[in-house]
Amino acid sequence: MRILIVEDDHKIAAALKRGLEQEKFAIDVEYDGESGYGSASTLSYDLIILDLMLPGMDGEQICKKLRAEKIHTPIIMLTAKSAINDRVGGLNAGADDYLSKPFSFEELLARVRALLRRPKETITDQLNVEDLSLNTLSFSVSRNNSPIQLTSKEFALLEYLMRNKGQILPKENIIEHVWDFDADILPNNVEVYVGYLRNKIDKPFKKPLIHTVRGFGYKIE
Amino acid sequence: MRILIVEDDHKIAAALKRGLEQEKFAIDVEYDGESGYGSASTLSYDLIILDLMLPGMDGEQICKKLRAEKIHTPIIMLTAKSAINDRVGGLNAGADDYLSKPFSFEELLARVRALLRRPKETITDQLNVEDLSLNTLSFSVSRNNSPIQLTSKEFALLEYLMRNKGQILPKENIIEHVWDFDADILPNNVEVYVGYLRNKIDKPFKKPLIHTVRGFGYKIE
DNA sequence: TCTTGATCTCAGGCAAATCTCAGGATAAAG
DNA sequence: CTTTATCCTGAGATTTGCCTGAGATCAAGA
Repeated sequence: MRILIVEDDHKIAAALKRGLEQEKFAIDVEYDGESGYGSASTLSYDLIILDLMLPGMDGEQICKKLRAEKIHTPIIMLTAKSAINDRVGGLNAGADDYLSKPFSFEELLARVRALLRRPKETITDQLNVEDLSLNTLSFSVSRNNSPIQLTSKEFALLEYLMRNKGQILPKENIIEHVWDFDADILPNNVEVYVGYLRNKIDKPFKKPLIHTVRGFGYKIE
Repeated sequence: MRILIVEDDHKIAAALKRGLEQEKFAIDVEYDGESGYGSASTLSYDLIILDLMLPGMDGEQICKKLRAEKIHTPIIMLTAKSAINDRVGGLNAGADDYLSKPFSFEELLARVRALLRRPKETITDQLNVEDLSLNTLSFSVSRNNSPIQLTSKEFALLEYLMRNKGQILPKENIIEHVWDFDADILPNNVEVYVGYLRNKIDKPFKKPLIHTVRGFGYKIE
């Protein structure tokens, strides 16, 4: 398992490198944003540990650029500031996990292992459920070959449902994944949006795909 | 599964309560140290979520006192300050896990599940009794490979029975773990719900799994 | 500024889930 | 067999959760 650490504080970087090598990982270190981005984009790592504040390009930028290039290597973002906004920014930028300094090495290690253990999701651009299909690149949705126009929230909601097809998704869970963290969204809003989606993708057709599971949540299948 | 939240910030407490209830936990909330300690020491919870900074008695004190009384309920400590010293203090006081604000709800949930699962079997997302199985992640229940649809109370009841398979569970005990405290439920209601469960998971099959132990309670095996 | 579309909140209505109650069934004990 | 405590269950009352229409708020563009 090969891990890239991008961290400008040499002391921290050295400590992490030492600790992770002890655990039998192969470690590379970069100390500034540009070099970090360069290594991350050209070499194939199993995981990247990325400091948020970096000289040159910051962690969020690096993360966004990598994701834009369809590089889906798991990323753990480190930050000194523990404000919630950072977390939001980091996750929005496409990081997989988030750790605010100071943290214990055990904690980092646990998250590294958790991410490496995670099954390599086949990041698909094209999602299908029955005759309904959604493309995340062209942002297009169609059912039975006729195109359907969705707003961006509707699209985000449908994408989340489809990525977890067959699974019952609680409203709280949906709120966390489809809306921003700090956004204080009522569960009722999810109901409203499910209603909008149904009007567009279920109502015009005979077989409904979105199902309410009373007391638990929603699922698509 | 019954959880106590001790947190003086009403907004956070409400959010946690809502989220955890969505996940089918029975939640009680206390807003200050004394009440929190009182509830924790007199009532039987499966887990306690404890804020470190509290009016009255702080989280660390509560934790120490509980442990001194040989109450080993798993405790997750929350803190605003993310200094490592706090973590050490919290763990020394006898907390089982530690989470610094701000944290994502999912992070909390993961740790809650981890702690609830700890003393029991290795994998408790999946519960099995004979050919009956229940999955707490997908909220699904099946017997002999045919899926069974349950309401949320039925699900909570079955989960509790299955987590204690083979054990005789008195009705009072079941009420404490499956229902909220403030709702004072008649023991007869448990009988009613056991009846509902039997209709769905025993009636259609030849071998009954839920057994009445007259004068004592119920057990599944 | 005004308009438009998207997003969100709120309240009313409805159906399912939950709970209570009362009478019938059942097991244990005398 | 009778008595008694306990449990089961059908029916109805109550509560909760979900859906939806209507309007408020917000952001972007003309």
